[in-house]
Amino acid sequence: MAQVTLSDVARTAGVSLATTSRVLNGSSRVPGKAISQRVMQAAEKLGYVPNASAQALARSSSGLLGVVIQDLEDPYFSAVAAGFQEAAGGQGQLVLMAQTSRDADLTIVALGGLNAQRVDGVLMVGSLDLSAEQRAVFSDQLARVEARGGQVVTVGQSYGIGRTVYPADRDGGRAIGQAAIAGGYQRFALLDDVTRAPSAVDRAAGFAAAIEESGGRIEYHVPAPVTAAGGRVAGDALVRHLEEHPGGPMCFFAMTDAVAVAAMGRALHAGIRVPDELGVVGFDGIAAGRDIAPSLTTFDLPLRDIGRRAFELVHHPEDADLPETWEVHEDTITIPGRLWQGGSTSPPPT
Amino acid sequence: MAQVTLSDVARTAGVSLATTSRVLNGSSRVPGKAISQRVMQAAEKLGYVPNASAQALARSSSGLLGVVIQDLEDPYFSAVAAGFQEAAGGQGQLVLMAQTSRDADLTIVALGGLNAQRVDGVLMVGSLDLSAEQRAVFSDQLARVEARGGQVVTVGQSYGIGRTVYPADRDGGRAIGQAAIAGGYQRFALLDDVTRAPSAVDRAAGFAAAIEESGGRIEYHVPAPVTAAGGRVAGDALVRHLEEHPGGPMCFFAMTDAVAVAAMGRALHAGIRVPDELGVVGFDGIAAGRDIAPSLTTFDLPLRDIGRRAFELVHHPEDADLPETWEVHEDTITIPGRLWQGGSTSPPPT
DNA sequence: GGGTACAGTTCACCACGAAGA
DNA sequence: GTCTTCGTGGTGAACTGTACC
Repeated sequence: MAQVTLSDVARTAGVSLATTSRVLNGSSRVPGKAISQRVMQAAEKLGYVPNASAQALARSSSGLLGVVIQDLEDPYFSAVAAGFQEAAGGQGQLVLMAQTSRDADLTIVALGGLNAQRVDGVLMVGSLDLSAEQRAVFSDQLARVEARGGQVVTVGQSYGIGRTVYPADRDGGRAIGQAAIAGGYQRFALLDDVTRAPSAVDRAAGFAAAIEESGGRIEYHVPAPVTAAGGRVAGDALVRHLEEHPGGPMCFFAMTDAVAVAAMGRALHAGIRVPDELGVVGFDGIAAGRDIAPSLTTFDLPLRDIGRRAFELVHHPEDADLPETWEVHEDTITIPGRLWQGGSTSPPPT
Repeated sequence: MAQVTLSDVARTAGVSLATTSRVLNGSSRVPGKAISQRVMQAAEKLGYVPNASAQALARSSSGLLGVVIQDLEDPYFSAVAAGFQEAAGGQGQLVLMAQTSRDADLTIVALGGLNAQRVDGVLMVGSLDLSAEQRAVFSDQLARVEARGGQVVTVGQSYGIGRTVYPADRDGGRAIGQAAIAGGYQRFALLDDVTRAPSAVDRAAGFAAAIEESGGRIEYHVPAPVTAAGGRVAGDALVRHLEEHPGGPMCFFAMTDAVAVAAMGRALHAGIRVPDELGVVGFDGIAAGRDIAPSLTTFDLPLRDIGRRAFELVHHPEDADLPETWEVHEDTITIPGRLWQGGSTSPPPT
């Protein structure tokens, strides 16, 4: 059974193509009531569904939005993606989503695909350590979107194109560090992100600054990737480290909640007491961090809301309304977070 | 700057449109070496990117795959989606993803959108309690995909179209129930899914059967939706119930891990000892269930792998290779899981 | 309300010269 | 040497809608 086309409907309704198009696909000109009726009935009867590709070609606009994230299974990305999808679904907007597995080449392929689809806008989430050439290719691909009149929004890293949403990585890292110190910890460990993702680098810098300001020292850099799997590796490494270097409670900054949850789990399973022997702090504020026991001390970001607002920014930037607390400065939007004191670190003295 | 079209490339290279098309978009006929060179150089120089909409129109195939899930933030869906995306990305396939928030009307809109895009296949994940009309509309939308020659795969619920992948819901529920009994529990609670999602109903039925066979009785049906938020509600309700009805350890089957993690968290935070006072069992085998402490007893499903295989099933069903343990019976594929004994329930006596 | 020129590709078909019979 | 076959590249008609006149 061949697809039903607009001309089929036109023929059945006994009117012209033009009129049929006007009736069925919201034109400014709406034909007479009687004719509209007839057309709609014919469409209904035949089961007409407009061909989005043909519409895209004729309108030279695809009506599609693109989202590029690194890993859907990571709660950080899935929360942002869920917010975006939620907002998009409310507007009947379809989303082309690409997962890159933190691989620059896959990202480039994905962006190329989105450009081939002539998406009307792109949201790109996550940061990546890139060579100069890779950065240039990213920028070039994003520039194409913009050249076409599409909106570009990136979260966590800027490519010089469109607007960039920055979680307060550095400040958050600092807040986390101060909380750790307030909790009485004097020994510190930090995830050493082997992939050198820029936002992780910033978080680490903020944390390290806070520690150093207070005269403390990062005793152990735990080499592991910023993923849940990396968190397990880090957790095991921490357990060994604590065994080999006894001497009071240590606080570990895991860089992200996903890492923190996994690392803390390994430590707990190894019999280490949290927060007494090991304090654990994360970053992001994923839902699971609140649900587990002890709950995770973290720097809480409105992840799902970031996704929702990002949709507005991509879809109709002119009347996107952002919370007042989001600092807009030219093409940069800084998102505040707030420290969330959980049970995974000793509380500050009251 | 207008988009570069194939004719621009053709003109620059001094050859015809057809030849250009043959060179740039993998046709069976490959032109001579010299000409190919020239065309590719021209395309490169002009920065040509094929217009996917035009290609879709001409080929009458969009090259797009659709995925419909309920909630990206739920680890069950995000794991399956991640697997699908992972496989798709490896083939350079772009995925249209729609999130329905467990709403039948949104689902219908999403399926309509995917049909308008003329997707080459659809994966639909999750089950929903539907009225007869809604079911009919779902089936109709999926039938259109199939009529077009596209593949339809549904996970967790069948609409009579395409192939359906069933996690072993009933058997899993039974296994979970038996594990609870083996752990020595004699009081049982069960999430009472207010949304009546079919797969939750099956899980509950399996669990209840196991309990009844052993002469036990479900003492408390905790009314809450099958979401993390529902898990928190359920956790609080359980805490109250245990306070009001003391009398030995109780085991709670949460229907999904997402619910279990949240419910267990509330109980632990309320000071209830797990597994001594309250045992908690989930279903699905999400990664977080292993990371938390105590780890979650659950019925482990290969979620990410389900997503990966689903991609094959949707993309090239003829040579999709499925694990031998997956039982294929006509259009139904049953996926075995296995009990994973965690610390959230008392272990069976050795 | 109706004709019709696009939008950017693909594809079936055609013409042409070279090679083999 | 004429006739068929083959490998090439080109022509024009789809494909399905939109929007201008």
